Amino acid sequence: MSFSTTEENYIKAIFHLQHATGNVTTNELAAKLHTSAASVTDMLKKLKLKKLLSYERYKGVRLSVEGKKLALGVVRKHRLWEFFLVDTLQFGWDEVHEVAEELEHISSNKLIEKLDTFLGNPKFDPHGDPIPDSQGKMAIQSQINLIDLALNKTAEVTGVGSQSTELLELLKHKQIGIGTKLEVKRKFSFDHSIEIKVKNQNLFTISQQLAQALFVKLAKNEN
Amino acid sequence: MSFSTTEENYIKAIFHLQHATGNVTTNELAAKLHTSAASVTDMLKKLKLKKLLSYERYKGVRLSVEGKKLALGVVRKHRLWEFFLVDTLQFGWDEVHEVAEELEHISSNKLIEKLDTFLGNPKFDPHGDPIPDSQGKMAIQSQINLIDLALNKTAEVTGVGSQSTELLELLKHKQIGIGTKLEVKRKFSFDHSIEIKVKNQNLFTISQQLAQALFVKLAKNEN
DNA sequence: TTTTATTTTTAGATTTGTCTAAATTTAATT
DNA sequence: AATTAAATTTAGACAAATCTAAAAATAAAA
Repeated sequence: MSFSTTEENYIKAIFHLQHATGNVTTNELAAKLHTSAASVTDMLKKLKLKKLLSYERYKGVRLSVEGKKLALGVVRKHRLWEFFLVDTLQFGWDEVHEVAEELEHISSNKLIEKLDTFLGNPKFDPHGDPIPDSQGKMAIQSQINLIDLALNKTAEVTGVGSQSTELLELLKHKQIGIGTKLEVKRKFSFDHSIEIKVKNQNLFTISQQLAQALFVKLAKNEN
Repeated sequence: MSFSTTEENYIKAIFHLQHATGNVTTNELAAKLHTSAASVTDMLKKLKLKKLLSYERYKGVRLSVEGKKLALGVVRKHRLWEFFLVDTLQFGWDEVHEVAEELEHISSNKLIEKLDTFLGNPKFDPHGDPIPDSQGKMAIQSQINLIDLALNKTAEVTGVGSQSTELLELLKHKQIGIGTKLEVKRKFSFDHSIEIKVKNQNLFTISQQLAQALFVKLAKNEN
């Protein structure tokens, strides 16, 4: 079964609003989608018929298993395309969202699997959000993006944004790998580069792109 | 001004049907777009209002300067995406058309310019069709694709399908460049590889992919 | 627990792109 | 030139997604 761009956007919006408990309300959805409550009601009736969600009038809405699967598929596409735009095409990470909103509705599954492979099966997008795999599973985010690490807190590298050979080459050269302990000493707002201290190495700066490709967790005594 | 996917598809279809002289007829368009003649008439009236074409009832249709510009933009996107799918994501060149039909309607201009740069400003798509540049200009195709060169005709390499480092690396290794004279000695239908003879080299075979990335013109006495 | 306010749904219209069937125009034949 | 055939356009309707305004249900306040 296939779905329209509009239907996919509704399902995605519900997914993002559906925090743990409670149903998503009509008004919340209308606000998120910049449309009227009446339009939302109409669409919810339609999506209920397609078994993507459970909905009773005046009671709000909740995704079904099917609906969640569809939502994760769209989120996967969105985040993979964002990664592609930043990593491969050199977009700034702050200018990719709009474009990814369009690209996420391209239907070919083969395309998205080949893109995933080409990118090196990245686990996190350029904003640090986890990318669902083809089964809809996402890495858990106890880790934070190095770019968000506070100054002078010792942290340990726990993951990299992708498996691309280019990234691995650079990490090897900088002598950074999983388990490396480091601290951020300065942040430069001009280009968002950061100065870090790695044990047994002198202070050095790394680019925004590299920092965003690194995920860390705080050392135990730093929390 | 921006246009719907449907509008872009009509303009593109007219562009492809509009061979030199004569106007494109309603029925031709209906056949090409797998729709009814009545629907075509409706849409032509709308596109005329948007000044994308000149149209008089019963007289057929012809793109305006504006319309041609739009068509070339869509064709550019289509062929760049095809190139990307084959060259970067390793799709077979026979399975990319459908996907490119969707991708060509992604609106971001910045995306397409960055994609063009990333791909090395290719001049021809994987089928050998010329890719319009950002001004709408296309390389002239006095050249033909090596894969279409007849047996035992001497020809000279005039262009390559892209500027990608991978292709250039391979060409260097095979000692093939612009100006190289060669003849095709055999064609193998199993994998569409071809056996060629280059001056001062032994016979050797090259893959379909490589042959498709090479454009040649016949030597003067061979025409 | 009534009354009031808020949220949500229904009713009826609108736009885009499509359709079928009937009417009209152009082209082809006798 | 008159008639038949083919191509094209009009008329009227439909599905998807949206809207505004009015009605109904729920939640909050007096």
